[in-house]
Amino acid sequence: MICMTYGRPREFDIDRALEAATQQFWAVGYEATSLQDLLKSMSLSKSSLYQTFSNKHELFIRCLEHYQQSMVDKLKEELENSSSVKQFVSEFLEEVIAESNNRSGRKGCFLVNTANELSQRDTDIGRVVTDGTSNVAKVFQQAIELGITKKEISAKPPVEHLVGYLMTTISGLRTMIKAGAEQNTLKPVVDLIIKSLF
Amino acid sequence: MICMTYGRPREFDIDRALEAATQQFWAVGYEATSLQDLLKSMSLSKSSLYQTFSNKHELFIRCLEHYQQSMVDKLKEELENSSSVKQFVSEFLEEVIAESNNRSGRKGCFLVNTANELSQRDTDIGRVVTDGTSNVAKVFQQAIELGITKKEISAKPPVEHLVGYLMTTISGLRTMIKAGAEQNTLKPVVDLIIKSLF
DNA sequence: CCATATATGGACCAATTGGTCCTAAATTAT
DNA sequence: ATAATTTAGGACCAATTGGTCCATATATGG
Repeated sequence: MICMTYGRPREFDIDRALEAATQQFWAVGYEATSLQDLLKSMSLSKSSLYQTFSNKHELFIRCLEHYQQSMVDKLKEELENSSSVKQFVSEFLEEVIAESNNRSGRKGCFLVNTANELSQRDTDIGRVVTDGTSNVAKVFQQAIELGITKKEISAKPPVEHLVGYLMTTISGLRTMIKAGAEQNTLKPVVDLIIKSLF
Repeated sequence: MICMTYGRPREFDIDRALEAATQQFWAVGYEATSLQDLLKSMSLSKSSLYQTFSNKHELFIRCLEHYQQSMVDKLKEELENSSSVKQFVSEFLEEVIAESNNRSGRKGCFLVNTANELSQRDTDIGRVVTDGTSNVAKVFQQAIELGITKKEISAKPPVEHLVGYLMTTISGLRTMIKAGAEQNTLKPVVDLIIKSLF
């Protein structure tokens, strides 16, 4: 199935399909995404989906892992390309709250959404979420450590505390957006967060 | 139906039923709660439920409003009974993260959960959530204003900003808990939040 | 006692759920 | 060409979904 010499070649691109599924799950969540929705957005037949991804649950986990990986990659890249740690963090937070302008849906962070929807009920998914947030946290830990060595951060508190604080405020901003908060409410909050860190 | 002189008297307590439904919705969310679950936890027959609460959606909204109201009431009471604003906020935050010890499920805040699950898809529910969070915010606004007049808060930033900040961090703590964070991670975060406010 | 009005239980329903399976088409190695 | 192998389409399925409806039980007011 995975490696073969014979047989009819697959007519669709696995990564594309996975991306489409991710968008779907991300937009409305696991339960609210029906198989029909998936088939439509992935442009797949039911048998192709099941043959390639086993079932809805497995597919979801693969989407989540894929999302997490690309998020971490993107963050690392942005960290490298930014001139200062403060700029990196600021720009990220601004990016987060920029979504409140997105008139066509506030999707939030796929990891955070999943934490809220499923982490408590589904241990497998819970583990992926925990791992995922841990990986994201590692990037911020790098960033903050860098900020300390570059003396951007006054920082008496231990690094891990600051990382926890940052992760918490990010999650908070995301749920505020989902709850309907607007950018003029959130911008000052971002400023306060930045001020408390640098 | 609501007010009657004739007819067989209702055999169940509406408030009790509502409370049971709230617990159910709160624990696993709207979609994941089936009608069967509700009937079981409310100990009602299907016809009683539909006659009294119209349908699942209406019932959910009533639960949400009921929850929000009692939360605000409780907060106001705690604010009045606390000796200082700092104590009030600290104790509330401690209470929030104390849930991470709850081995039997981390329910989080019903309002926050609903914001994450439904606010974007269901405008009616979205409005209840927005109103609800606004009411909660008002209590914290009272608290912070009191803190300023009592000179507990140094507070250069406008009150609304501080309120937004507090609401954000609370939501953040709650999702961190759902994502699997433990108390020893969260306690230092709470300390940082308190420090940045007082 | 009777008419009125509500409560309750459960039969029933159409629609949808995730998932299986069979058939036919397509492609490659021999 | 043919055997091997995998694709894709869709018929099919049991279970569950939220919701309706009706018959029966139980109360009140006159």
